[in-house]
Amino acid sequence: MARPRSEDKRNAILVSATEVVAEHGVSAPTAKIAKGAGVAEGTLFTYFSSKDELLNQLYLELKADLSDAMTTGYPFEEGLIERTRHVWNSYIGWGSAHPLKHKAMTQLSVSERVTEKSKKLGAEAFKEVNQTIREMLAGGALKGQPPAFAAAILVAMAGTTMDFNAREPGRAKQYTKAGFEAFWRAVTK
Amino acid sequence: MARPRSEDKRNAILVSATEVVAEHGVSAPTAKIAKGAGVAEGTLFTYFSSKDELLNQLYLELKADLSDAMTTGYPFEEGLIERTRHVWNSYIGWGSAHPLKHKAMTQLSVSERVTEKSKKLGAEAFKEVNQTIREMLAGGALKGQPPAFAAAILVAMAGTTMDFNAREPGRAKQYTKAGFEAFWRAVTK
Amino acid sequence: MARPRSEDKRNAILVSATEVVAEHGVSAPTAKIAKGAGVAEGTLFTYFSSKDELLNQLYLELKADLSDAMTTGYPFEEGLIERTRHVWNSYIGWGSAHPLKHKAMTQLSVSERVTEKSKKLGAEAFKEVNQTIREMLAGGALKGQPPAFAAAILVAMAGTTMDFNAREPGRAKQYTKAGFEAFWRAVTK
Amino acid sequence: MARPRSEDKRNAILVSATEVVAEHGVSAPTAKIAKGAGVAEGTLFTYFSSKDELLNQLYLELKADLSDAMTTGYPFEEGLIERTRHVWNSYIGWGSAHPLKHKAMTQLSVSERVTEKSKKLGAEAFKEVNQTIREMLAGGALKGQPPAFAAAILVAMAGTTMDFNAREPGRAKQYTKAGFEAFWRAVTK
DNA sequence: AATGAATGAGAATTCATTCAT
DNA sequence: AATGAATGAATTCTCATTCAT
Repeated sequence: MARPRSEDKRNAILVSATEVVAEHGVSAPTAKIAKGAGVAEGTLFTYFSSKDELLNQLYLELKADLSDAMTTGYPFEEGLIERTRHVWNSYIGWGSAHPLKHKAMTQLSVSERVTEKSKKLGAEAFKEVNQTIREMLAGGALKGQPPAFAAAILVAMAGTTMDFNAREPGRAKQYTKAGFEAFWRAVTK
Repeated sequence: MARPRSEDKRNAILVSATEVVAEHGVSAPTAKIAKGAGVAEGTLFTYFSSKDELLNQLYLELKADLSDAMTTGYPFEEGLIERTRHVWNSYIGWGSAHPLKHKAMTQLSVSERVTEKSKKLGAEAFKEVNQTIREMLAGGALKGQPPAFAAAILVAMAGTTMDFNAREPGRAKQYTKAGFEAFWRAVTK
Repeated sequence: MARPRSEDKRNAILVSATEVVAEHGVSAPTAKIAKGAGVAEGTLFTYFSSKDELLNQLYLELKADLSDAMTTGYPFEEGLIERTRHVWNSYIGWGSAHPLKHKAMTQLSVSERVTEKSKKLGAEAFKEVNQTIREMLAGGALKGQPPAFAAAILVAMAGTTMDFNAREPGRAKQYTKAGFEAFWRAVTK
Repeated sequence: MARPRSEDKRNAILVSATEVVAEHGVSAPTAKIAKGAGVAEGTLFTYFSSKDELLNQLYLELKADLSDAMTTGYPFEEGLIERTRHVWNSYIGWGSAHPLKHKAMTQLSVSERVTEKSKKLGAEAFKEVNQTIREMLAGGALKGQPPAFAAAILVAMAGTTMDFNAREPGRAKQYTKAGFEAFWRAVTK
């Protein structure tokens, strides 16, 4: 009800939610999330008005986090393939560095509790990437399709690659490389 | 002597479960599932010993259903691209014809309540497909990777395509065609 | 509903009920009892109109069984102490030979589901014993009290003795002997 | 800072549980217990983590209550028979004053849901009494038996006496007196 | 603002009993 | 008569949310 003041606490809740959602999916109990964040059960609701609100905020937070990771070091000046490779590698790198974030995001992405609005908002952070993709689409198999389609293909293929990386860390490098090759061929001439 | 267990009822429960899981994910209430199937709550548990059992059986049933759809009309005698196109089209066709089945399967696939064993069992039905994929891998970007990786890529790309088909039915044909082109390029020389 | 014909089945149900009630108390599930008896769940209800009916019948059956054990070899011709000792020893012997019967009876005895009527009926089988007890009461601490009181004291003391016998079989003989001594002193001059 | 857990509420639950367990045995529904205590169903589980926990705590509480009753006014300075009579009378007095407590304790004592650990803990409160009993055993029929055996005999005989007191309150005094005489003779020289 | 006890509507499951076969 | 599937009320326990402190 009252205005919450501690950004730290908000973050602690989101971090804890990431872990618990990764483990339990969207039925992650708010009590467990609060405990993991070191706050009282009721406190969670001064930072998020409801569990749905928390889930949606978490989704956006994760999307933003991923977007940050992809933007950092983005080689604006280099060629298309270099930029695309950066997108791919930073996405995979993020997922490997933060497997719980990736898992939580996967759970949230298929949940009906994350609204269309959130999904749209979440996608906005990827404008840079979309621009790169738009360039890619000039030729290739997806010519004429909306960039969002190609972006979704990228996310899907990278997600699959991360799953295999997680299952066989020893082959992660190969999967990541082969996955990129496949994606590049898929969407370019 | 007593009333025999009815295959119809079992199916009704699975059909209802498909709908309710598609809508609510794995937290679909058994009460709602039973009601949708037109049986008493207790009856559900004479056909499935627990909710987890039901979820796993549903997963396998959906996988088998999809496998059937993909096997029907499989052009054994034709060339690689024809067979691959059949796999793609029949997968997409299945997903479009049965959006709830596809949605339920997606939910189940990311749930920790579906066991590894079920996932392994479910994959077995796709041997035919895997053989085709193995052939594809001879050259291409995924050369040297396990066929399961390519199969997962296919599922991921087709899933994305179905999502877009569902959102914009008017462009479904284009998405499906472009998606296939992209996949084909991704995995072949 | 219809008249059941097989005495064997009825007995099988009672035997199974003894085991399951010994283990689970009066919340023993009828399904488990039926299974243990090798009959269908519904069959149980053609032999006993309800679970309460079964429980009460079982109580009476066990009382009758114990009464039989106590009557067998009853030394009508011998002195009071001999007859009392026979009662004591045969009771303890029965409990030791059939621990499940004893345990089930204990559970039933404290249950509100066994009616007063059954308890009265069950007591009737012990007329012989009561006669012996009546003799005992002529003098002693319980002079002037109803024989049922002394009988209940006997049952209580013997029950305790059986519990200790069961827990420490190696000392069973001593407990049994000492218990009888105590009882004898308790109720005689 | 939050509302503190209320000892009153905990007691109300235990009092209600006593009543409902006395009536229904260990299958006493938690809903009924909560209602009787004037709290919500869920509240019961903030005071007791499970029904088993509640049952065990109730058992211990009742044992402690009885122990208190027996300790109050214990005539340390008087002779053996006086102290024993005090034990007997205070036990019977407790049972007569609180028939539901006694009934609930009887139910719990035969239930497999009360753990061995609880039984051991419950027995510890009766050290005073056991010391008295140890003295009694010096001679008598139970010489050489463990004091626990004599204590169990006492409980059994007193329990029987309480049952008769409850059934015929008019003769309660006689039963109590005669019962003590019998017990005293049983265990002393 | 923070706490965590209190709430009561579900949740999955069990079970005595009925009834179609 | 025997079977066991079908039933739905009852059971224990969970959980998002509210609210007294």
